[in-house]
Amino acid sequence: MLDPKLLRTEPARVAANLARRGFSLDVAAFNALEERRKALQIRTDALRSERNARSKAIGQAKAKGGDVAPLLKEVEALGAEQAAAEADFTAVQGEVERLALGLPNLLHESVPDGADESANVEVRRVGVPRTLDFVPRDHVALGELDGGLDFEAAGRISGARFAVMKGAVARLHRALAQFMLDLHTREHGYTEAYVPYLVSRQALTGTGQLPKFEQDLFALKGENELFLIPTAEVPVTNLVRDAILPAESLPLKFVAHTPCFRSEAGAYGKDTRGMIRQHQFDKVEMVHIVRPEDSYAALELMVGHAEAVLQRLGIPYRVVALAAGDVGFGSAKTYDLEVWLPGQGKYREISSCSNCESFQARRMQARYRSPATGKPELVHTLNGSGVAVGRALVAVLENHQQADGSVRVPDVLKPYMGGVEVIGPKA
RNA sequence: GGAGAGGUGGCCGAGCGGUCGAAGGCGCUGGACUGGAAUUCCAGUAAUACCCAAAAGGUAUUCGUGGGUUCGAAUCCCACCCUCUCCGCCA
Repeated sequence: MLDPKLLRTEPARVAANLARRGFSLDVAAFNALEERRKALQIRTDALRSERNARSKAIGQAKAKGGDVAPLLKEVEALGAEQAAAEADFTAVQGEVERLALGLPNLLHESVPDGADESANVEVRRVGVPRTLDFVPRDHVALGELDGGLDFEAAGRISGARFAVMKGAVARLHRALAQFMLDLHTREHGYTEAYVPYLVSRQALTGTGQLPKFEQDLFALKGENELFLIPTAEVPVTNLVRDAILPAESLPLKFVAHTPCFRSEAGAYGKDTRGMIRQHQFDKVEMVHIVRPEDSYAALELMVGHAEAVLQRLGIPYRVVALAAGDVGFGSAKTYDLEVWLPGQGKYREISSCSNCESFQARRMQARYRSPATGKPELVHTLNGSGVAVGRALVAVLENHQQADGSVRVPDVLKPYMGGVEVIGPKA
């Protein structure tokens, strides 16, 4: 959510910023609504004040043993008027809130212009794709050779956009997640978190997936309304919901390995082959809760942590700064990490690191006590993949493949692979 | 699943129809005391929205959440959520 004060005082600036995303904010309509809300609030407050004063008078008169009948009659007349004002106020307030929850975050000034991903700016390229003296296979072909990737079985069990992994491939998948968690907790100072995979509407509203993107989520049928998490960002960031944190406790750095569930409602026909785009995938997620002045340094730090994963796996990648039109709803600035996939001959997203500034914090009421003012102030929240496990598996398979269709296990994963050094095609 | 207890400010905890945004304590801030500190003493210390150029001040809302009763609700009633204890069941 945006700062309502900023929206009121500098609507033109806000509109101009949001326009960079391609989002058009009707400033006049918003202001008109705000004015109505304000007027109604003043009126409602005045009527309440009147009622409170009279009720108090009744109490005092009673205490003195006076006759309260005339006073009671007076208050009665006030009742209807007050109830009406109250109802109007509640309605308008709800309207304002609905509108406010639908506005995306303001972009940081450093975000490059551009309507879509074609305008993303490459920041750096790390590692060089191997020159192969054979035609590279994609992960689907490699998985078939080994027998460890079974989309056909997944289709029978659940339908399209699911995967079954078996044997060495399944183990490699597990090894990747373990390696990432260990790296982040041992070397990058993260606290490991295990969190619920089912979350409330409130939690999803806090991080910004709701109310706008309900169609991308899987909802459970049942008495309690629950949704499957689309990312660990939701439960992990909500760890600080409604909290007033001591300043010295910041920054908080959490890492969690969870499955993620996305209905990918708008992705028909995209990436239908293989496990690039699935309804269910695993991800190791990093979340930072920081003081506002530290959030952009934290973003760079977090990107570095994600990069470390790829570097140790020996996978070439590039870092791109997302263009205005490609930055997600709640983010002020986002870097994507894209890995080289020889099977596709292009770089594909494997991590997305975002600084949400106070956007989520305001929705969640996540605050810290500022040493400067002594008052509670909103924290800044960041989240980033460190990294997507399924896509990391794809990257390892494709980048470390050999002419015969076998795949060399990266050194850093060997301790997790129980001595397996090569994932081989079944004879 | 059964029985019981409870959810109050940054934290603990009292209050159980009006003068309660809420005693007391802890913590924190300022002051006194001290060579400096500890102890002790004094004072201050919730959030949000709105009015106000700002400060000061004022008004409203907030005692798990949502409804209800009442002129008036932390306090009474109903529903729901959560926590704890015991029993049952389980991983």
